Amino acid sequence: MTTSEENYLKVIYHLSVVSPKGVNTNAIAGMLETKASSVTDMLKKLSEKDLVKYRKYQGASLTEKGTLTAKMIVRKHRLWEVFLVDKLNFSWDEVHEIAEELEHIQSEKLINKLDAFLDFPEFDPHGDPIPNANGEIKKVQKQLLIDAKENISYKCVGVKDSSTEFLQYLDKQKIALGSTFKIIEKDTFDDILHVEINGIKITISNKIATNLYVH
Amino acid sequence: MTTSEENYLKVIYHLSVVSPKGVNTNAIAGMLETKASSVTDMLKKLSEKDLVKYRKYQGASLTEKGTLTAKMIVRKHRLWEVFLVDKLNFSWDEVHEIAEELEHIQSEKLINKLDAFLDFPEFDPHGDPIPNANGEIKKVQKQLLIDAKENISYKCVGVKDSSTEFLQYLDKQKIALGSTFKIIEKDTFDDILHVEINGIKITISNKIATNLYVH
DNA sequence: AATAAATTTTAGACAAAACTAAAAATATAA
DNA sequence: TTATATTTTTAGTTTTGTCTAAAATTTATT
Repeated sequence: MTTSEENYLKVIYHLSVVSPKGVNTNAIAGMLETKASSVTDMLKKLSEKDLVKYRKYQGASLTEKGTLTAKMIVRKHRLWEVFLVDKLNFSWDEVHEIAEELEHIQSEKLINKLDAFLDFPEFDPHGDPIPNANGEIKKVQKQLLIDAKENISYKCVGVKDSSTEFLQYLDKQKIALGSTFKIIEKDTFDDILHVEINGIKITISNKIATNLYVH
Repeated sequence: MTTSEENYLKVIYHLSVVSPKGVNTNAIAGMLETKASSVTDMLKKLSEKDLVKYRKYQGASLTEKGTLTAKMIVRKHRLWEVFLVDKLNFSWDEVHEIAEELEHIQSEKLINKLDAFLDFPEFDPHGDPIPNANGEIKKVQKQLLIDAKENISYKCVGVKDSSTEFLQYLDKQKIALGSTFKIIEKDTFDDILHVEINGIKITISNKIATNLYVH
């Protein structure tokens, strides 16, 4: 399995959440910053290997084998992110790129030993669930802050956008996983929310509230 | 810098210890399990990049830039080996292959944080020195057990051969870095040594003794 | 020193993964 | 329901790193 093939599987896996019927060639190309023609070539190849179900012009979806392979890549990515943050003291906005490389290291024994060393974490530093060695993923109830009710206490359990810029903004606002949220008032005209974060009242934009998961 | 380029630099670096005047094309090909013609191609490429000094038919040597690059790859390889053994409880015969992959992860920050996490180790699990962030290598006095004197106490400080088979043999004989050695008698006719390891008398072959460093 | 043997380089080809441009199929709109 | 726009595929090319086979160079031998 090449790094390129793995990257395609991972992207199809992530896009399948919103397009379970079949992921568009262009969507894959966009995520991988490549051209549609390159994607078509690779889909044929992955289809040959029984990792992807592909019918011309109809988009792609993962086979069972492809799904498990993709989950193992996601597992590796997220475990390495935990390692980088918990053990090497990286901040949560720095780890994605490095984990993009580490996720392609090929040793099942390594990843299972890493898992044990990290004490079998269930979530990565951005709140995303880590598949276990069998590919099982712990489902957790969560909703976007924007959809939360007023005057009820929530806890921040994840981010939807995990770009460097967004994560650094959250750091600046002292918002982290585990922070307590309470919506004081939603200003529907202004597209602004008045919230209490860890007991401190601040104002945040709708944009922020649509990218924070709470529970 | 591609993985392939890095592997060539690393091999030239290691071979330069015995052939400082210039490493043979065939020697490089042998180490990388490739063909001489492929090596020639790559030497031209690395020469273009000012990493290798290359004159047709005259072999290759590293430039200053190439040497530093190679040392950083060796640094990464050996630090990851320490991580695998000390933190993930791999045995010393399992780590080389995995480190061959990990050494190509491209982040200086990562490797320096890993170095700190491991408490700035000076030697890898096979007793080989780890270049520091500036490429400086701690020189340590050592000699092969075969060249050691009789009735003097030595400590095992490294292995010359670090193949799985040899390392597993050492495990079976309860020989590890730090073990105490004393040669009782060299049987020159028999090519056998009578030694005391950690206080226990055993007999070992010359082959073993030419692959163990002591001090 | 001439010849044989070994090593190294060149020339040309191939596979993987990307690209461009054109053709084909599908989706959208008048 | 045509016509138009968009998406996807095909065909052919490029780049990287490899290969084989042949030519060139160096080393070894008589």
